[in-house]
Amino acid sequence: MRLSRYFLPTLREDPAEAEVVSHKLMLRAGMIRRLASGIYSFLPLGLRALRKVENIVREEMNRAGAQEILLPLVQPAELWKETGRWDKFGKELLRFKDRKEHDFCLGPTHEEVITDLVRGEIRSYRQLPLILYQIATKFRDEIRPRFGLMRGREFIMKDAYSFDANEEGLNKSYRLMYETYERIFSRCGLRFTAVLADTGTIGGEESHEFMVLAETGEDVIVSCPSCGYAANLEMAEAVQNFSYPEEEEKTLEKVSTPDVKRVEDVAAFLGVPTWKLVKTLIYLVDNKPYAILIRGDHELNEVKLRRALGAEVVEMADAETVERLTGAPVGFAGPIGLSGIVIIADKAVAGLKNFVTGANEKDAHYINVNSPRDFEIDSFYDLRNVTQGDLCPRCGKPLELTRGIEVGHVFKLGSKYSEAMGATFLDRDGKEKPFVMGCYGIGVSRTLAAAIEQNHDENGIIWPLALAPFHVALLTLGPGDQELFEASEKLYHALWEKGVEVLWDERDERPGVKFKDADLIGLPYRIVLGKKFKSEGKVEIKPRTQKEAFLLSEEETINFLASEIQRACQSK
RNA sequence: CGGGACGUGGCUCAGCCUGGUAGAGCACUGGGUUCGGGACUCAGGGGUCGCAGGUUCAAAUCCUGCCGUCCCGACCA
Repeated sequence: MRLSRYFLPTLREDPAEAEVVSHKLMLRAGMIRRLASGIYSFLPLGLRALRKVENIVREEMNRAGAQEILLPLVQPAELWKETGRWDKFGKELLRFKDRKEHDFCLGPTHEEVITDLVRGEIRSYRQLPLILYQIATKFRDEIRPRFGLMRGREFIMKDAYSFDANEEGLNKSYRLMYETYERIFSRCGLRFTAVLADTGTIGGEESHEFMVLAETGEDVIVSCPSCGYAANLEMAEAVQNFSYPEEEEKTLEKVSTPDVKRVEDVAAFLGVPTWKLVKTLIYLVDNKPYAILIRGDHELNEVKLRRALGAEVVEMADAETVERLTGAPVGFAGPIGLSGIVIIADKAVAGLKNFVTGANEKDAHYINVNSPRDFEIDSFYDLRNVTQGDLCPRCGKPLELTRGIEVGHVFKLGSKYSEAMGATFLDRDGKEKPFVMGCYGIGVSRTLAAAIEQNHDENGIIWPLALAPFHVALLTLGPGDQELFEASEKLYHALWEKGVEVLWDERDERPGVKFKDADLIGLPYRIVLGKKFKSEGKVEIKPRTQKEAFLLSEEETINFLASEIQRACQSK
């Protein structure tokens, strides 16, 4: 492609609308433009990069024996009512009516549609296993879209669904997809890790998330360098047993704490460490009130809470509810004297002596609180977030916390959807059974953003070869120089013939402009025809990852680039 | 949905507090010089200041409402 004819509007300055680096760079490099919040157009360069990801995904899915299909974005409400998700999914599901006043939605995911398709066509265990996938647009009316393609409302996703006759088959399909995902993200040139994950609203039994490691990631990954254990924050078990020093139980005492509410403030005011405070959080768990006790220096994880209680919905009680249940404004809740409310606690609270709690009274706390002497705890669960210094649940060595971007997610669904929708097949024993399903997603557009989050410097993007929209930027300096232009044109065609994708900057621009744009766009190799070519007949080559350039003849340049690209991009 | 910020040529922003002729840089068009890290110069084109009300002799500026965008929290590929 000739840059002078290419629709590539690069920006000198950071656009005001972008905050994170991938978003800024994609806008500046002319890859995307915003149409509405969380909704983006892809420009030629952005689309080329997107297609690179898609093609790797497609090749590896096909290799695994999955078959590509394309399902509708617009879906009738009836299907969603069959599984009960029409009511459960909430506002993320964008709903509307057609001209006949029938309810429809834009597909945020496709379990219903795929299950409907398969139940009509697959009748026998002999047709299993079956894995189908698509690469298509999804729409989720996110509460807060942000960070450009990282959390858009409309986005490109690869979603796959496996159908098996039994658990054993599902385990095999799951394993196959897991391994396929490892191949996909490796081929993309990304540093990633797979972690144990919660199954969330899609539901199911087992689940892993694939996380691209990046400082700017929204998710926290807990991993053990010693044994390889890795989980996200919702799943990582906080197993540490705290052995608190033996202490006499002192006399319970109410103290005045005027206007002191926050944990740090209370601790400072009373002169005790934050871990000797116990927070009392009032939650509505499936609309039943719970008081949850957690150490002052720990954080409650709502997903853990939901899982521990086997609940559907957990939400923090609002200020009025807290006041009604505890008789005190927010900030002074405590377990002593509460009635009509279940009291549970995080495991780390067990064995804690002479701690501090709210007194259910404005401007007052209790000190020297002890359980069960002063109140009873119904039960203990793992409810807190793992923190730096916690120990691995498998091997007991210290855990590490890092950040990541979730780019893929694999689930074992079991028969949740097939049962709800009556999707059955006839098994070998002559009995009707529901399909045992798995579902496997990759955020394709998000993967692109994650790749940039992980690979950039202060000058712009640094594309991994496999994802680069073009492999090479060819800069011709010296405008109007016929010799340089003709040599460039020859080289340009020769490279394309060898399968090297070249973006040729033959614009009538000064060298500085070309260098800046080349760095910004971040193609893996930059080759320059300028002074050195005029004097020595050599082409200057600089990998985007390196500071220094080197010189090669035209022929060497072609061979070098062709072999580099073949090495990095061919499906292994 | 709660909390915060913002909306002025294509882009980044100033002007608003203290009402009175709409500005700068970049980008764009034409001319000249320049050409290995975002050149210089001359001449130009382009904005009903997000929208709608209100206050005022007069509103980008003050007030009210709405819309849009971004950031922080609960959701997720």
